[in-house]
Amino acid sequence: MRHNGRATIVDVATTAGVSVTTVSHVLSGRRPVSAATRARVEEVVRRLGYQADPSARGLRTQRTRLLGLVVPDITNPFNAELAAGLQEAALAEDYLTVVCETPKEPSRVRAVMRQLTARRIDGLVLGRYPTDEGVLDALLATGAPVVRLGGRLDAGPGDVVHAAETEGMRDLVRHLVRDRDYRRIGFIGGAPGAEPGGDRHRGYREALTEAGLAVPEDLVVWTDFTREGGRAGAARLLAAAEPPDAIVCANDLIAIGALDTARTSRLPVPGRVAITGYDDIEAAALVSPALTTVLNPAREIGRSAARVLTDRLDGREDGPAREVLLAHRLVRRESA
Amino acid sequence: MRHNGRATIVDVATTAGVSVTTVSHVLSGRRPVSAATRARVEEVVRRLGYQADPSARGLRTQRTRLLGLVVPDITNPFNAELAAGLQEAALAEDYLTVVCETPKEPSRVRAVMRQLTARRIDGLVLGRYPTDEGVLDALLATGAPVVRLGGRLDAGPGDVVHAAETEGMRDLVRHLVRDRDYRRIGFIGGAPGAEPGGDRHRGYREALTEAGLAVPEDLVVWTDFTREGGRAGAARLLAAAEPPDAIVCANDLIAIGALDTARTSRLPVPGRVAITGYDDIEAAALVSPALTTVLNPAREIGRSAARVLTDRLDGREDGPAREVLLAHRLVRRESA
DNA sequence: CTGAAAGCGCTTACAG
DNA sequence: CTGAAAGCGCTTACAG
Repeated sequence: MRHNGRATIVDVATTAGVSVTTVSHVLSGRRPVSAATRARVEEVVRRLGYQADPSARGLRTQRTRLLGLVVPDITNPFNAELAAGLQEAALAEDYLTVVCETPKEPSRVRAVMRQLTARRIDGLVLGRYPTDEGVLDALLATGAPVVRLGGRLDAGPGDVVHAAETEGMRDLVRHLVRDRDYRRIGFIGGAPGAEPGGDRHRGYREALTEAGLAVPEDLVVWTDFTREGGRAGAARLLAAAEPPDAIVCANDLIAIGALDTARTSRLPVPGRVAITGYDDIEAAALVSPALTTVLNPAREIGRSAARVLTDRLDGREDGPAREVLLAHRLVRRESA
Repeated sequence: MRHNGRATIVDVATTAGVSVTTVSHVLSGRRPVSAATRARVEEVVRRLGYQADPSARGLRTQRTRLLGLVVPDITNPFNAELAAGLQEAALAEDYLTVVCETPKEPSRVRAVMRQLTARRIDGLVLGRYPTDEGVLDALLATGAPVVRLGGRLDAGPGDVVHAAETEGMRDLVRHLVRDRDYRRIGFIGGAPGAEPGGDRHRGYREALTEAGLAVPEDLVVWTDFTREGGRAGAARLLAAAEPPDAIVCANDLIAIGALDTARTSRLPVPGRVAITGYDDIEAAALVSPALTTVLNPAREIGRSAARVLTDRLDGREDGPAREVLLAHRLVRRESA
């Protein structure tokens, strides 16, 4: 027994009077061990508080039991919930999750990706990410399974887990057109080259088309998925020659920024202009007027992504790429 | 050169025509290497995209370059900001951060702590944590350095990084008493046995005493650091025989919950009862009326904690425990 | 049902 | 300025 630190598998084997092979098999269950031997080993493990060294195990198995989550902004409550759900479900399968924010500066994005490959993470969950070619290549080249949280199954690598966002946005815009009679409906998107904003944009266009309305291209603007982005985007829309009577925002933060601009401009919401969000983060119900939005089940998406990834990593699933679709729900409040 | 995956240090050594010893020293800089050799090795490293295997390195050095952050609730924007700042500064020193939520059920707290010790994290940042004896023992026994984000330096292990919360709360309560003339000031705390709520509670008491006001013990209640907790706590205070004219909350989420209760009870804020928060999370400015609160620099606290920890881990600091104090600031808005 | 031994990929005393 | 070799703590083919 070493005196300086924690017990090793050799300590356990010596104390229990068996080989390290047997200790290893008791712990992994990968080979039958007699009941008596098993009981003795388990008792020693407990007594010494033995926990296998993850570095030693990792070196041998070439697995780190580390999962990566890449999101642009952990401060966005949607992403925080997502991370919590992922961590929770991953922990249950004995995986640890590392959350990486995509830096604002493109030069640093590559550096963060390098850190993840250097760390040999076993699997990766991509939240909103730059579709920019090349950034992910090194990571994908390692063969680590990937889960994307948006976009079409055939538009990229790996499995996809998400709520039906095209449908969610379609429900929302239908509500604006049918129940509220808005006609000139603008759109503020996040980054145009980023998923999953694309699905939401698609739903917006489809619902308008389906209602026989032309998409007002002069009222479609792109900023980023922040409150600040929403302020700027709304300012541009409201300054249009023929301003919108409703503004559909690609997420709640953008919508909260749009509310700021409406307030500053003294335009009543929804009297003069309706504003809608997406995600239903907690703040959506706190602002005034409370946001009409679509519930996006962040925590459940995180849990589900963890399961998809660990199913592949632990060999419970080896089929072709799958898409997991979670339910959305229109949340009608005061802003539209 | 192996064909199946990434280059190893042997690949680099063979290709460059030197020993692995030399490659290792070029990479670590821990021993002089001739300029010519160094250049050749570096070129090969670049060409093969060599990155040292963290498991192999970890097994040899007995370090994982993994930091842990324990917080009760990553959904609290204060904690999300904190995590982002910690991750950012840790990454710069080549450490990865793992965020663990303390589960609600006490039985699961120990399980999560076990996961962290099993993972051999190098250092630990404790956000709000159960002072409950024993939970941290296994972690501390490993000798990993710890940073606490609250409490007195001598009240626990490790270094402390925080804003001056006692002072922050004192400033806030002084403002209520001197500038606003409130006299009957209640307090809603988070868990009484949890740091850093204790500092805030202390500031509240000190400011009252200093102003010659008795602490109204019937108006001091404890719930937890959530909106739901704030609703319940405020309901109890407002039902008191002699209700408060101002309610000081231990964080913004509690205050937002208290606003809910005031609204439900049709009590104007601050006309009938003033309500204050702490932290200045984004939502504090979004609610109506906007919260008077104290700015707690979450991201900076995270960054600072990372530096304190990595300074110890990488041997740049080996003195006795230190306390790092960051500036707070009173934010006056509408609610008090 | 059990064990001896190889080997994963590094870092670092030891030696020259 | 450089290299040969030990050893960190596991898992798993191989053998009985």
